[in-house]
Amino acid sequence: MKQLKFHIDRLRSSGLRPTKQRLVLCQILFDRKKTFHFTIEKLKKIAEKNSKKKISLATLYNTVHAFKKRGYLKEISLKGNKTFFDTNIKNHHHFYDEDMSQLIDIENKNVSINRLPKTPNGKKIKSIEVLVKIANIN
Amino acid sequence: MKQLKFHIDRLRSSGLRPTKQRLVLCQILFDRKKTFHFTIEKLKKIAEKNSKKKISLATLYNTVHAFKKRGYLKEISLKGNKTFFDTNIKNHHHFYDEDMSQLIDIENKNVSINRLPKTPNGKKIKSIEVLVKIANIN
DNA sequence: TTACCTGCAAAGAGTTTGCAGGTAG
DNA sequence: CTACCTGCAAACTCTTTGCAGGTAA
Repeated sequence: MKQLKFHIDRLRSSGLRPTKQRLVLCQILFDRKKTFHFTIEKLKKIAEKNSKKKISLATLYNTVHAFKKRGYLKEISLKGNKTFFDTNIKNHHHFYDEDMSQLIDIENKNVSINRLPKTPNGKKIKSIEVLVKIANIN
Repeated sequence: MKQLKFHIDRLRSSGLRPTKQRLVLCQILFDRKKTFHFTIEKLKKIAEKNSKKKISLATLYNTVHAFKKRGYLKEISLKGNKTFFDTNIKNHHHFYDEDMSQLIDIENKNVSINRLPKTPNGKKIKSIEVLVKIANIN
């Protein structure tokens, strides 16, 4: 469990104390090789299954929001009422599979945008996000 | 008011009867040259101001959803709790001004994407949406 | 007349917040 | 000990739905 130190650092640098509940969340979010796309509801289910204990919404929301603010998580622009988060904080894009309601990462280097209109006066570009919606061939 | 016929056609082809309330909404949505980006709340305020009468949420939601289903409106993929709609139903993209919380259309022809990864097996592309987030230069 | 529509209000779904007991430092 | 955290539940926001009286065809 050599990742523990990193989890504690992430929590502290986000202004949070390391607690049992938050370390469970850190394991789910950051002890993985591949990107993880989730909603609060999904994260709650996984955390409760892994730890066999209840975890409160207050803890989930305060932890996830602090990580987002600190830059350890990204919020994804998707229509719908639920908020989606992404553990991949690099600039990147997504396929959204409408049949599976599932996101798939696209690396930044695999998309090239050659032309964009002039940015409005006095404004600068903060990010460019491409969402490619896909569905089953019928 | 030669647009009236078109409004009635739009309503009928969406499976809706033309009523006073819905014609007020049609005027707001379709009697305009430029794209209109809105939330239900914003549309409600404009409709009540224009007609000087209350309009119920039931009417707003059933009308907007029928138009969306029929293809007269598009829903926009944006993070956040409110649902945004767009009267521009052509394929196109957006600037999102983070300081103004405002969307600006980008015509499809003004964006060129030269490379995309292979679409996953058995899937086809339904749409490609580019969201360019902008903010004030400080 | 019949089927649909409207306004109202209640119910749902997701998120946020206040509080009292508990824990990290 | 103090400040912060947790779980619970209440409150909030946005959206959806049920209902009774009203309207289009």
